[in-house]
Amino acid sequence: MARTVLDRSDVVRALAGVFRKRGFEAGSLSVIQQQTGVGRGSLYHFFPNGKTDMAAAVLQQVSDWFEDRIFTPLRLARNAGEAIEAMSREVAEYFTSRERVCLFAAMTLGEEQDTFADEVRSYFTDWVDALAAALRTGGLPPLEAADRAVDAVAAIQGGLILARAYGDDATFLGIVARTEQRLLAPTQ
Amino acid sequence: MARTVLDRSDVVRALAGVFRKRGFEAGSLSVIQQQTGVGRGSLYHFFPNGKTDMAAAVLQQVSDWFEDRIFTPLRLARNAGEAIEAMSREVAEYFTSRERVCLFAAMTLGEEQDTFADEVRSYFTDWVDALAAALRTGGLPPLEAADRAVDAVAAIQGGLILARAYGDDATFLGIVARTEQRLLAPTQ
DNA sequence: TCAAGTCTGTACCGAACAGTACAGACGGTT
DNA sequence: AACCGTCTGTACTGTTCGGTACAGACTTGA
Repeated sequence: MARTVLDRSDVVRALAGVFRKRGFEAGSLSVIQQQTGVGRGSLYHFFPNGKTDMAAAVLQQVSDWFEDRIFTPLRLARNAGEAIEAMSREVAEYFTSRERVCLFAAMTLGEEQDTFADEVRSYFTDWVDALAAALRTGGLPPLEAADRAVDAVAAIQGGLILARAYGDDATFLGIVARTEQRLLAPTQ
Repeated sequence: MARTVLDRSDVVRALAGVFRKRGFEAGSLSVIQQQTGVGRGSLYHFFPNGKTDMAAAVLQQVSDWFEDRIFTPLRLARNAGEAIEAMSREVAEYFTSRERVCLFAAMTLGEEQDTFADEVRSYFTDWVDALAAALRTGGLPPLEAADRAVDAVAAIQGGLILARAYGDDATFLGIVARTEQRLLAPTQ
């Protein structure tokens, strides 16, 4: 019977796609099965605890990506300006190529809220803290850096909502660009 | 059998609460029934087309509230500064007393995305346009006004995400306050 | 060649789902 | 007091859900 053999990370990637399009609740096993070609058997082989495991794996993968491509570079930045420009570039490309959906933001709604509350909080605090660190490296006083970092992450997340509402990337890209400008602006 | 008699707007209010807490998909009829005390019979009496009607009614009520309390005042403002301060105040109070959830933003996720795409787009464009109008009244050039309006709405919506992620209102209130400052700042 | 372990398709389970049918209860009108 | 339209509780439908069981197919190593 067994035909196509996949490894776990392929399945996680496919799951992420389904969850972005349909949401965690509505991403039913039948939909996953027909959308990804991965059967029930394989799914429960890779994720013995079912949908909770699947959600956890997807979030972990997203978290790893951001840690690697966004947070760590920001923390280790020697040139704050370049690091922030890089963040804008990476974030814009990441979300425009992924249905304009941040799965961690989606996790702040509905019932699943409680299940992954810690992971969600960590994702956002890590982002804000890493960005604030880069801003301090760039010479901003700590409180100003913290405020700007929070505002920037909020602007990006809100930009994703507007992008989905408008069905267009331009608004989101404009928001990201202006957010970058505000981050790089000198203290007044 | 009939015991408690409710009118439609009571039911809509109760529905909004359930949808904010659980989401549209997960807000099942059984949950609605036991959470609101409204039985299946009444529900399908008020909303013959089931959950779609319920969602539409809830969104309409939210839309009416914003039109009345936020959009119209912004459009008719003679003193832009006061209108924007009023918006901040109203928005902060509205969302902090409603689970920090914007139902229109929630509608940009999952399957329901398509069903109410027009209503969602209108909500956000109305908000952005009304705010931009107030900013023009305050003396900002049209393009600058438009950019600031988009950025402000995005910041507020992103602020709600952070508020839910952190489980605290302070971050959201800080974002709203700084957003107001940026809206009121003179052109540079 | 063959045994062990890994992976996959399918049939199945009870539970929960949205929606329907309908009888009975209530409030207003006459 | 009788009536009618509005409202409500309950029993029921077919469907879909997440999850389980398990046999068969494939890979691997000896």
